[in-house]
Amino acid sequence: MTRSLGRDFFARSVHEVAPELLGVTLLVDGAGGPIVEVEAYDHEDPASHSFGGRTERNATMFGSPGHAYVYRSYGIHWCLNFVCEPRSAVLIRALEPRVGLDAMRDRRGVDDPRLLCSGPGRLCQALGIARQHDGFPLDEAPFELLPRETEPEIVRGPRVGITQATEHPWRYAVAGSRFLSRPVRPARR
DNA sequence: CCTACGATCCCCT
DNA sequence: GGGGATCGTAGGC
Repeated sequence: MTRSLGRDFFARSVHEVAPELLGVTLLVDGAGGPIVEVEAYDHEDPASHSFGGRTERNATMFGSPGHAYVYRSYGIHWCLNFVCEPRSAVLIRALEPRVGLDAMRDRRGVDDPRLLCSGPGRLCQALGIARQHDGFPLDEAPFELLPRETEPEIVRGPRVGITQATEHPWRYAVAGSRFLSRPVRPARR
């Protein structure tokens, strides 16, 4: 049997964990695929939900590493994070749909595989993630996190949709993936 | 290709 | 009472 990534993997700096999550296969009730896009939100980050201190909504970010932090976005969507060191988390923005395509298509109401999990809200809808998963341990059902077999080529750039701390290149993606929420702007040099 | 905007909930000040 | 770590659609170029 394959073992899911556990607490030890996540009990580190979010800046180490985030790029290492690319290529890791995320399954929820057997549906999902390899993660292709994430963003890091650290413990002193004005863009992080934990920045203003502990509240009802963000309580999971102040708890143990290796748990899911799920929150409501714009009143409509859900977004999934993996908690790392306390007050930090990785936002899961996109994965490549490989397993359970029919279930994902049913929940999303679209057929195009490129529109199933390409964005944090779409990904949660496709995998059936909502409020009840907040605080759940990532190494227990319905979650499975399967270690990657090879290290993908990684690109990085500014995070999406934030207004604070926009200067940090803390968005990570698999180079050349067709399943990103949007292209990563090529880095300046 | 791009930009603009409405939907709709709930947390937080 | 304000404002999102978004998405889908509409319309312009």
